[in-house]
Amino acid sequence: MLTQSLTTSTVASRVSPLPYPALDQFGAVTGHAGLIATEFSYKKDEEIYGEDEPAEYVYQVISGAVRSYKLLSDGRRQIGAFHLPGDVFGLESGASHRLAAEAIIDTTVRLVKRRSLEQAAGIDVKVARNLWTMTAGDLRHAEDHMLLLGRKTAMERVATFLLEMDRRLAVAGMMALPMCRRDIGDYLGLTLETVSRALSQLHAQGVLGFSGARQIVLRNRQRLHNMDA
Amino acid sequence: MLTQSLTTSTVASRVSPLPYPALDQFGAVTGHAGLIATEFSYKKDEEIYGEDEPAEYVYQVISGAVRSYKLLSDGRRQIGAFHLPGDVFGLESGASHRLAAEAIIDTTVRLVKRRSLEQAAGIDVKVARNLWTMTAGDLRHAEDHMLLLGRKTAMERVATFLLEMDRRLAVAGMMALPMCRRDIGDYLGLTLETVSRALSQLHAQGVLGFSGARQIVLRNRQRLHNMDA
DNA sequence: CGTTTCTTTGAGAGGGGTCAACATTCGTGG
DNA sequence: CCACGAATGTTGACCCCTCTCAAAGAAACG
Repeated sequence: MLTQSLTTSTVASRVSPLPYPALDQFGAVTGHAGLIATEFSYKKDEEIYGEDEPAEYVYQVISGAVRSYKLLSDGRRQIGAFHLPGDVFGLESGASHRLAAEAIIDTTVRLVKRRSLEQAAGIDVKVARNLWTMTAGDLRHAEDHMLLLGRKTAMERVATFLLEMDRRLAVAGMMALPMCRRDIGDYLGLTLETVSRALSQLHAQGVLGFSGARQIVLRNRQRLHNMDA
Repeated sequence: MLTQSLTTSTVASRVSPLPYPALDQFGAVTGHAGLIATEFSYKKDEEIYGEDEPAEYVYQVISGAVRSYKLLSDGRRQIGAFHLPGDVFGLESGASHRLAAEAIIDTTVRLVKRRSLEQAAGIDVKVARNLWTMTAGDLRHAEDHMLLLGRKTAMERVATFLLEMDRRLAVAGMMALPMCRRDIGDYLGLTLETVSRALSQLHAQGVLGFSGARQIVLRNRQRLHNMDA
C-alpha cells in the first residue's frame, strides 16, 4: 500500500469540501493539534489495509466509498461497515486493524499518522475525548448491527439498509449506491440473491423505484420503517 | 433501580478480590482519580438499567453475571455481551445506555458516577485513555460477534461460544455457565433448541462432558477451534 | 418431596441458501 | 454514438439448515 499519487499538506481544520461538513469529526481532532494530513487515492477494489495489519494511519473518506470487513478461513465475509464521504475509519486504540478495508469504487482519503493523534491526545484532553467519541460511535453502529444480524428477517435487514443509506447518502430524494449486491449481502448477513429478491419485492410493492440497479428512490419511507421492526 | 442494600466506600484501587485481578481495568481508572465507588446487588433477572435510559453510572461486576441486550418491538432479543466478574459494563461516551442490562443470577457490582469519570478524564489524560481503551475493547468484541452472527453456522457459533466461556470463566478445566439455553441462543442468534442440539452433538462426539446442563468440561479444544472456522 | 423451571429430543415446516439460466448494465474501443 | 463483451443483477427451481411446535425428561428450589 501507499504506492500511488501522494499529496501532502498542512491541515488547518478542513482542507476539502465534504458533503456533510457539519459532522466533520476528523477536523475536530486534527484542527486542535495542527497535524500533518496527506491525501491519497485508491482504485476500485484496492486494499487500503489488511486485517491485523499494524494501524499506522487513521483515514477519512473525501470521495468514494470503503468497506471494512472480516473473513473466515473459507472466504465467507462479513462487512462491518461502509464508509462514505466524511466518515473516519481505521481508528484503533490498539496496535493493529481489526478489520480489513478496501475501496468500493475509486476513492480519495485524507490520512494522518496514528502516532501523532495519540501524541496529541496525550497533550490535549479534547483530542482524547474526540477519539473516544469516535470509537463509541463505531460501537453504537456495531451494536445496532448485531441486532440486525442476529434477529431480523431478510426483508427487515434490507429495509434497515435502505433507510441507513437513504439517511447517509441521499441527494434530492435519490441515492446512488456505490456497492454491489454481494457487498450488501455480506453487510446484511445474506446472499446477493436474497438481497436482490427483497429489492424486487419492494419495487413491486411500489415502496421504491429504480433507475439502474444502484440508483434508488424511496417512495414510502414509512412502510420501510414499519418493516424494519 | 437502586432501591436495595447499599454500601458506600472510598475506593483506593481495588476494594474487592476479583477472580482475575491482573485485568482490573476499572481499578486503573478509579485508582488514579480517587473516585467514590459504591457496591450494589441485584437479584436474578433484575434490571440494572434499561435501553435508552440516562447513563448515570458505570459498573463493574464483582460477583455474578450480567447480560446486555437490545429488543425488537415484538420481543425478539439480541444479547450483545455477557459480563462476568471483573468486567466493566455500562460505560457510555454519550448520554444514554444503548443496551439494557439485567442480572443473569444474583449479582454484586461496584459502580461509580459517569459524571465523575468524565470529570477525571478531563483532568487526567491517563484516565481519558483508559476510557477510550475500554470502549475500543467492547468494539473489538462486537466486531468479532458480527462475523459470528452474519456468517457462522449454528455449530460454529456454539463452538465459538464454548471457547469464549472457557477462556473467561473456566476454573480447573471446568466451566459453570451462569446463563440458560435461551440466553445463549439470544447471544448467538439461534433458538434455544438449536443450541441444545449442538451441545448434545458435541457431547455425543466426546468433545465435551456435562455434569448438569450448565457444568461443562471441554475435552477437545482443538476440535472446537477447527469447528469455529 | 412436590412443583416449577429448564433442557432435551422429535417431527414437521419454512425462510433463506444454492445452483443455474437469463437479463441488464456498464465499460471499452471501434 | 454505437457495438460488443464482461461484469453485475434478476429470477426460477430445488434443497437444507434452522425454526416452530410439542412432549417428555432432568434439574433446581422451596
